Amino acid sequence: MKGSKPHKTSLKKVLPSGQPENDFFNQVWDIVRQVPKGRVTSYGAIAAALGVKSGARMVGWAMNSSHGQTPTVPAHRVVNRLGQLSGKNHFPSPTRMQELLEKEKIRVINDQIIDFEKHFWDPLKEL
DNA sequence: ACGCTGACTATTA
DNA sequence: CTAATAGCCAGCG
Repeated sequence: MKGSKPHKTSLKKVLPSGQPENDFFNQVWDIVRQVPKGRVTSYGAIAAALGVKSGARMVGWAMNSSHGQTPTVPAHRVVNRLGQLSGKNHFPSPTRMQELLEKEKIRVINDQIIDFEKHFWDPLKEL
Protein backbone atom coordinates (compact mmCIF):
# COMPACT_ATOMS: atom_id res chain seq x y z
CA MET A 1 0.00 0.00 0.00
CA LYS A 2 0.99 3.49 -0.42
CA GLY A 3 1.06 4.21 3.26
CA SER A 4 4.72 5.01 3.00
CA LYS A 5 4.55 8.23 1.14
CA PRO A 6 7.85 10.08 1.45
CA HIS A 7 6.01 13.38 1.02
CA LYS A 8 7.61 15.23 -1.81
CA THR A 9 9.58 17.43 0.54
CA SER A 10 12.65 16.54 -1.40
CA LEU A 11 12.56 16.06 -5.13
CA LYS A 12 15.99 14.58 -4.99
CA LYS A 13 15.90 10.88 -5.48
CA VAL A 14 18.01 9.29 -2.81
CA LEU A 15 18.92 5.65 -2.70
CA PRO A 16 18.65 3.63 0.52
CA SER A 17 22.41 3.73 0.66
CA GLY A 18 22.11 7.42 1.22
CA GLN A 19 23.54 8.33 -2.15
CA PRO A 20 21.72 10.54 -4.63
CA GLU A 21 21.05 8.77 -7.87
CA ASN A 22 20.49 11.55 -10.29
CA ASP A 23 22.97 14.11 -9.30
CA PHE A 24 25.43 16.02 -11.34
CA PHE A 25 27.99 15.36 -8.68
CA ASN A 26 27.49 11.62 -8.83
CA GLN A 27 28.09 11.67 -12.56
CA VAL A 28 31.35 13.47 -12.08
CA TRP A 29 32.53 11.11 -9.38
CA ASP A 30 31.73 8.18 -11.62
CA ILE A 31 33.96 9.46 -14.38
CA VAL A 32 36.76 10.40 -12.04
CA ARG A 33 36.73 6.90 -10.61
CA GLN A 34 37.16 5.59 -14.13
CA VAL A 35 40.37 7.49 -14.61
CA PRO A 36 43.16 4.93 -14.99
CA LYS A 37 46.05 5.03 -12.62
CA GLY A 38 48.88 7.19 -13.80
CA ARG A 39 46.53 9.33 -15.85
CA VAL A 40 44.91 12.67 -15.21
CA THR A 41 42.00 14.62 -16.63
CA SER A 42 40.69 18.13 -16.59
CA TYR A 43 37.50 19.68 -15.27
CA GLY A 44 36.45 20.81 -18.72
CA ALA A 45 36.92 17.32 -20.13
CA ILE A 46 34.63 15.84 -17.53
CA ALA A 47 32.08 18.57 -18.05
CA ALA A 48 32.17 17.93 -21.78
CA ALA A 49 31.79 14.20 -21.19
CA LEU A 50 28.61 14.92 -19.29
CA GLY A 51 27.41 17.05 -22.15
CA VAL A 52 27.62 20.21 -20.11
CA LYS A 53 29.52 22.84 -21.95
CA SER A 54 31.43 25.28 -19.84
CA GLY A 55 30.34 23.38 -16.79
CA ALA A 56 33.87 23.00 -15.55
CA ARG A 57 33.02 25.00 -12.48
CA MET A 58 30.36 22.56 -11.48
CA VAL A 59 32.87 19.75 -11.78
CA GLY A 60 35.10 21.49 -9.29
CA TRP A 61 32.08 21.89 -7.07
CA ALA A 62 31.39 18.20 -7.30
CA MET A 63 34.93 17.48 -6.22
CA ASN A 64 34.36 19.53 -3.14
CA SER A 65 31.47 17.27 -2.27
CA SER A 66 33.44 14.17 -3.13
CA HIS A 67 35.24 14.49 0.16
CA GLY A 68 34.18 11.48 2.19
CA GLN A 69 32.52 9.73 -0.72
CA THR A 70 32.66 5.99 -1.23
CA PRO A 71 34.41 4.56 -2.96
CA THR A 72 37.21 7.06 -2.69
CA VAL A 73 37.23 9.57 -5.50
CA PRO A 74 40.72 10.14 -6.90
CA ALA A 75 40.28 13.87 -7.03
CA HIS A 76 44.04 14.22 -7.20
CA ARG A 77 43.78 12.99 -10.78
CA VAL A 78 41.65 15.93 -11.70
CA VAL A 79 43.45 19.12 -12.55
CA ASN A 80 42.75 22.16 -14.65
CA ARG A 81 43.38 22.23 -18.39
CA LEU A 82 46.87 23.59 -17.80
CA GLY A 83 47.87 20.60 -15.71
CA GLN A 84 48.12 22.65 -12.57
CA LEU A 85 47.09 21.33 -9.18
CA SER A 86 44.58 24.08 -8.75
CA GLY A 87 42.59 22.07 -6.22
CA LYS A 88 45.47 20.98 -4.06
CA ASN A 89 44.44 23.59 -1.53
CA HIS A 90 41.27 21.68 -0.87
CA PHE A 91 42.99 18.47 0.06
CA PRO A 92 43.55 17.42 3.67
CA SER A 93 47.03 18.68 3.03
CA PRO A 94 48.16 20.88 0.16
CA THR A 95 50.98 18.45 -0.44
CA ARG A 96 48.77 15.38 -0.42
CA MET A 97 47.73 15.85 -4.02
CA GLN A 98 51.26 16.04 -5.32
CA GLU A 99 52.29 13.08 -3.21
CA LEU A 100 49.54 10.97 -4.69
CA LEU A 101 50.38 12.04 -8.22
CA GLU A 102 54.07 11.35 -7.82
CA LYS A 103 53.13 8.01 -6.37
CA GLU A 104 51.54 7.24 -9.72
CA LYS A 105 54.74 8.10 -11.52
CA ILE A 106 53.45 11.52 -12.45
CA ARG A 107 56.05 14.25 -12.18
CA VAL A 108 54.80 17.35 -10.48
CA ILE A 109 56.95 20.40 -10.12
CA ASN A 110 55.72 23.58 -8.53
CA ASP A 111 52.12 22.35 -8.72
CA GLN A 112 52.58 21.76 -12.44
CA ILE A 113 52.32 18.33 -14.04
CA ILE A 114 55.19 17.55 -16.39
CA ASP A 115 54.11 16.20 -19.76
CA PHE A 116 50.55 16.84 -18.75
CA GLU A 117 49.14 16.13 -22.19
CA LYS A 118 51.01 12.85 -22.15
CA HIS A 119 49.20 11.82 -18.98
CA PHE A 120 45.97 13.42 -20.04
CA TRP A 121 43.03 11.06 -20.11
CA ASP A 122 40.04 12.20 -22.08
CA PRO A 123 36.76 10.55 -21.01
CA LEU A 124 35.24 11.49 -24.34
CA LYS A 125 37.94 9.65 -26.22
CA GLU A 126 38.59 6.76 -23.88
CA LEU A 127 34.94 6.18 -23.18
C1' DA B 1 13.80 34.64 -2.80
C1' DC B 2 18.01 37.28 -4.27
C1' DG B 3 22.80 37.62 -4.58
C1' DC B 4 27.49 35.91 -3.95
C1' DT B 5 30.93 32.61 -4.39
C1' DG B 6 33.51 29.07 -6.60
C1' DA B 7 38.99 22.95 -7.23
C1' DC B 8 37.14 26.52 -14.71
C1' DT B 9 37.78 28.13 -19.47
C1' DA B 10 38.11 31.14 -23.39
C1' DT B 11 38.64 35.61 -25.19
C1' DT B 12 40.29 40.34 -25.41
C1' DA B 13 43.32 44.30 -24.29
C1' DC C 1 54.18 37.66 -22.71
C1' DT C 2 50.59 38.73 -18.59
C1' DA C 3 46.22 40.70 -16.71
C1' DA C 4 41.45 41.32 -16.65
C1' DT C 5 36.63 40.14 -17.96
C1' DA C 6 32.77 37.44 -19.27
C1' DG C 7 30.12 33.02 -19.41
C1' DC C 8 28.64 29.13 -17.02
C1' DC C 9 25.54 26.46 -13.24
C1' DA C 10 24.48 25.09 -8.71
C1' DG C 11 24.81 25.40 -3.62
C1' DC C 12 24.41 28.48 0.47
C1' DG C 13 23.42 32.84 3.63
